[in-house]
Amino acid sequence: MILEQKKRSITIRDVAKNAGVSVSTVSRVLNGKVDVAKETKNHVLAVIEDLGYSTNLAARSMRSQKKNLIGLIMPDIAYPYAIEIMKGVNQAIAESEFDLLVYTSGDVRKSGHVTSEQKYITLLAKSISDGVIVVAPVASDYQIDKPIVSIDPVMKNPNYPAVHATNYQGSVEAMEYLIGLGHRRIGFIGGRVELESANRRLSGYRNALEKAGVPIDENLIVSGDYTTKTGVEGGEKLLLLKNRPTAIFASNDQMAMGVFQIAEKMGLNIPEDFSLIGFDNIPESKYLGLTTVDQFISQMGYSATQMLIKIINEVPLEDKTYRIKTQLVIRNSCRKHSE
Amino acid sequence: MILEQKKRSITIRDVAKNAGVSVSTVSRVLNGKVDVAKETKNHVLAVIEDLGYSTNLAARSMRSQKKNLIGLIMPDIAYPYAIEIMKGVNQAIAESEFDLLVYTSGDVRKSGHVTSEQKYITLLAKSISDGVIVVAPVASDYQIDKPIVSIDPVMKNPNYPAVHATNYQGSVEAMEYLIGLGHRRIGFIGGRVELESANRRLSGYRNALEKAGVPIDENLIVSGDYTTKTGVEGGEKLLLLKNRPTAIFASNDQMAMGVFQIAEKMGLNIPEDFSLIGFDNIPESKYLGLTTVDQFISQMGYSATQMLIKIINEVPLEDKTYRIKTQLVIRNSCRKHSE
DNA sequence: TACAATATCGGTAACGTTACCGGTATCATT
DNA sequence: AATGATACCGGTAACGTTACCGATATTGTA
Repeated sequence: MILEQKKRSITIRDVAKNAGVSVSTVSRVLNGKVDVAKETKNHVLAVIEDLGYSTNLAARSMRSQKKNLIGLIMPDIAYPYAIEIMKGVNQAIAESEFDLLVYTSGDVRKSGHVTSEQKYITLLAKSISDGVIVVAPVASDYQIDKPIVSIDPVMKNPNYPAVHATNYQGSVEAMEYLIGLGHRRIGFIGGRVELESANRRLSGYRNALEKAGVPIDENLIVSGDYTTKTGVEGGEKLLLLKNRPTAIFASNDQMAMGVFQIAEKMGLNIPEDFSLIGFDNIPESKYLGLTTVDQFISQMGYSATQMLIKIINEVPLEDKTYRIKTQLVIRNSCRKHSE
Repeated sequence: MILEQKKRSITIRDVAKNAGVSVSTVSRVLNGKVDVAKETKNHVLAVIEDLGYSTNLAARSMRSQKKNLIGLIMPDIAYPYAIEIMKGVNQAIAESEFDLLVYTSGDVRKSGHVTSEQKYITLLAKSISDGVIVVAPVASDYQIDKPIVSIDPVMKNPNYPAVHATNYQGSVEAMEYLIGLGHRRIGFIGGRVELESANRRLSGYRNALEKAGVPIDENLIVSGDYTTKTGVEGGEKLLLLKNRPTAIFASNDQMAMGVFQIAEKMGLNIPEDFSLIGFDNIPESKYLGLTTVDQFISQMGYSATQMLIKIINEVPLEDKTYRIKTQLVIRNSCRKHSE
């Protein structure tokens, strides 16, 4: 009852016929080519407007090279990190001649493993866009002929241009802050191990302790995967230790939120009972008063997009990886520890 | 330097050649058609895997009808409301056989007016998807042959299936709550006038006052457009009134956030100096302790998607519009007003 | 005036895929 | 053994667009 008007949609041929010119001419008008008389151009434009014609993306993509479209591929779009990335990408897109196509299969189960990711990337890249941005990709090699820029990539991927934060440095800063406050027993909740970011942050944790002459207690290091759920679990594990840590460093804010939750459930107050620090500085952290390391997520999206656009337009890149400097944001989830 | 391998990408023809079958057969395998022998199917599949082939979306879209792709069109993706919608859509997509393509031009200047919106909708719809969801659309008529579902549509659009909240009812509830607390001078900050939601909420405001026997002071009604900025402006205007309102009803949470900002700047406390109520219940509101009307935004996205899928699959709809019941969420931005 | 240069256009061949139709084999049935 | 049904496959024609080349009209130049 909705699909009653099954009529063929208006094509470039209809426009041509109505305007009394050839399809080629209409195509030239559409693509802003120079060799078309001003009058014909205007006339064709008028007919286009009149008929309500709009070009078929698929057909155009198939035939021509430049598509003016950038693809953004994310496993999931419904968590703060992803959203921040999108904001940045969005802004860069707004300033450019490109449009954005965000592609997701909506579920990690559908897209979280290598083959699906591959599928979507090749799909988008081959078909329809000039290049793609991949967020926290799992695979390390894609056999496609379009430019790819990755954000927060896996460890073993030095091939593709990428943007990431100074994860190690940021982690060290966070630790030095906690150590400076007098903490010695500091718990650590790790992130997705296959990602470079997770490893760098862990290294920062270890090295900072070492540098301060604090022996590392492996019981204080628990694993997570950057989700709230594992934050809850990791937090619980740490807080249930007989010799409870006086501070917890959650390697991203999402997991820190999980720690907040479990702390409340256990009747513990932050920062009275223990200090908590995160990583990312997602918007929620502000409201929670979480001290964290800002990695300027949206700027990562912004820079990645700019990088990709440069590659597409074949302007040379100074560097294949773009590093964003992190910054410690002190709120009120940490306090001095004496004794 | 990145694009060195300009080699033509692998097509269905290559697969056919390598597998020693015809293109038709490969196509059938690709589309899971029945009339192909199990052995050939497996063989072709192996070759596909081997060659790293993936189907060209554009070409497929051009030729076939079903694309298993749903388009979501938003003027901007970087504000909480949009994000919530996406979460809901995302979930429905995850449960379906469809994939999601979010389309945005990243900037209201690029896409906020009718013609651009038209352009994108037709582009997406005609080209590549089975149907589209449009959020807070400006136009009221699109001449395309694909199903459209709109969320929070314009007033004068009874043609397309749509989902929206019980805006009027929600607004009345909010007002009755304030009135019940003893407020009589209640300021109102309106939303985008072309949208049905904005008008409904205003009606609720007026009627609730009327019903309570409170004469309406037009000075207490200021306009906005659902953005934080206009929340600040509207809030300032109201708070600067010689006879300041004792409560403000911002017709969405984003504007309420603006009121928070201006209040802080003016040195006024909420709810000590005046009460504030919003509409939407975006995640931020929780952290701000904002009392508001929950319109279950993500569920709107979810329902719209389900509706669209039904239409695509030609299962009949009970109703062309789906209404989501709002619910008052009491936090601590309102307090009793006596005297 | 004659010729070259330029501006403007049209025709045709792709792009990679699927729909459609028809053609073989193979098998069961009588 | 002949016939019909069925399973499987291949060839061809589109889908709507742009790239490419060549054709014509117009203008400029000597």
